[in-house]
Amino acid sequence: MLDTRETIMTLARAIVQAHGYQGLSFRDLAKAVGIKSASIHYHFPTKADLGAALARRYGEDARATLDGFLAETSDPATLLRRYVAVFRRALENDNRMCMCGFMAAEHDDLPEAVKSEVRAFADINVAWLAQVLRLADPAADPTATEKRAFAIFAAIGGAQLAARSRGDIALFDSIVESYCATGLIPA
Amino acid sequence: MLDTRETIMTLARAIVQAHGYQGLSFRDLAKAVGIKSASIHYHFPTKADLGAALARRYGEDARATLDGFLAETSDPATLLRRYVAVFRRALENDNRMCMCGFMAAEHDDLPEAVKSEVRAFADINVAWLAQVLRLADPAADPTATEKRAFAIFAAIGGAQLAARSRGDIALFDSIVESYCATGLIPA
DNA sequence: ACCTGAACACCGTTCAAGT
DNA sequence: ACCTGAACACCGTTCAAGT
Repeated sequence: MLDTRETIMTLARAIVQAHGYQGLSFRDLAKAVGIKSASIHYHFPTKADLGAALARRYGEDARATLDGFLAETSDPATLLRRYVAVFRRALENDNRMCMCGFMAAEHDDLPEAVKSEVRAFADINVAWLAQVLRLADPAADPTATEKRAFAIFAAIGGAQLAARSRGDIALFDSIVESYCATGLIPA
Repeated sequence: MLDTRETIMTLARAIVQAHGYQGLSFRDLAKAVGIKSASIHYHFPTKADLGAALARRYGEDARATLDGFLAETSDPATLLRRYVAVFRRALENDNRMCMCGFMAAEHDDLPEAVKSEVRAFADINVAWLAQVLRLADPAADPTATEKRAFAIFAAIGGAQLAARSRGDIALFDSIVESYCATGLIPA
């Protein structure tokens, strides 16, 4: 038996991962929750409040998941494989995509509070990737490592977007294989 | 003095590159054109018709641009630099992005006729990139070359998305530099 | 051939009213 | 504390009516 507020957030996340922030309708969301659309506003006064809460929680969950990986192993290749698997899982879940990736496209129509959480999500990912890259090559230049981490983050997001547009998970795998083969993602 | 239909398409393209297909409003578009929203429907009966026309034209224009590059040089490094510059130009234009990249995210809410044009746009890009990769390495396995072309297309789209989310063109340049340094994009 | 105003069911938001 | 119905200005779409 979940809190109404938690139910709203869980269902809203799934909607945004499929339809974006612009595609999130309070009426549809309310229907899914089983209350009226005006009641959503009791828990989240505006759509901006809901969007910011969703993006913040998304980042917190990502951080927990990624730190969980680091607690289990310090083998860079394993860690990167698990990282890629997280993005694959979104596609497996009815061809959904990273919520903040979708929001990145919607940047111009995002309230400022949502924009800053989307930025924070990217920061969490890049910081974790940089940490893993340092495990693989501790002697590397820190600035170059950070750049490389951002490149991996961006490339995996692009692979997810390309695969989503065709509804083809095999394409995601194929693109990631190329990233590994060319050396963007270290094996 | 442009055709009304052409004016609609030009202004609509700029809107979709900034706000997506979902963010394209007939009322806003009509205001920009200088007619009433009901009049847009005379030229494009439904939003799906307009969206499909936009995506098709976008692909035709891309093909013309890319073939123009090939007519001027057959140096792979130069061609790839020009290809990257096309995506950079969208960001330079008020932080806009590739129209079909945005539409890829909106996949679930796209009419079928628009979806197929988005797919066709990707095909045009991948075919051109594969052609350039063959210039660089004619002996390479054709299947691997095609995979590599798709990886480059996806990665550049991801770089554009990441840079857009921060409104930071320097980040786009930095990510592309990493793609070149790691060997994903051949120099 | 091209445009318009008015209507329809939708959207986020507000608010007075319920329990 | 939590929910609701009704209203507001918005959305794409339709259509009869204008020129």
